Amino acid sequence: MNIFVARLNYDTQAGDLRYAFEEFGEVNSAKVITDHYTGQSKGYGFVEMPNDSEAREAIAELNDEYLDGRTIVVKKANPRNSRSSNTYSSTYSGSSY
DNA sequence: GGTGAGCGC
Repeated sequence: MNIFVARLNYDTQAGDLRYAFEEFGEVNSAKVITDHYTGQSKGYGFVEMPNDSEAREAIAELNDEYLDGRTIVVKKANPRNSRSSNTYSSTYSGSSY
């Protein structure tokens, strides 16, 4: 499940996100959006977790929690814009409980 | 060098 994390501390790195989410479950990959020129994080990132159950728990627990001293927002991530506009995906992200 | 409401290459 793709997870969207916002309002991160500008000093927070992808490794910090992965470490925080690994506490709740297995983290497939974590990434923080940073500028390529300045290397400064934009304040939000994405975390991908293979287990949907653990992902929901991580979202519920880490949402509106303190990370690196800042309140962060954890929500489901929207499907990234594909190069070709295909019809709706066969599966809706996190719509099935 | 600092900010903040947001979806990545």
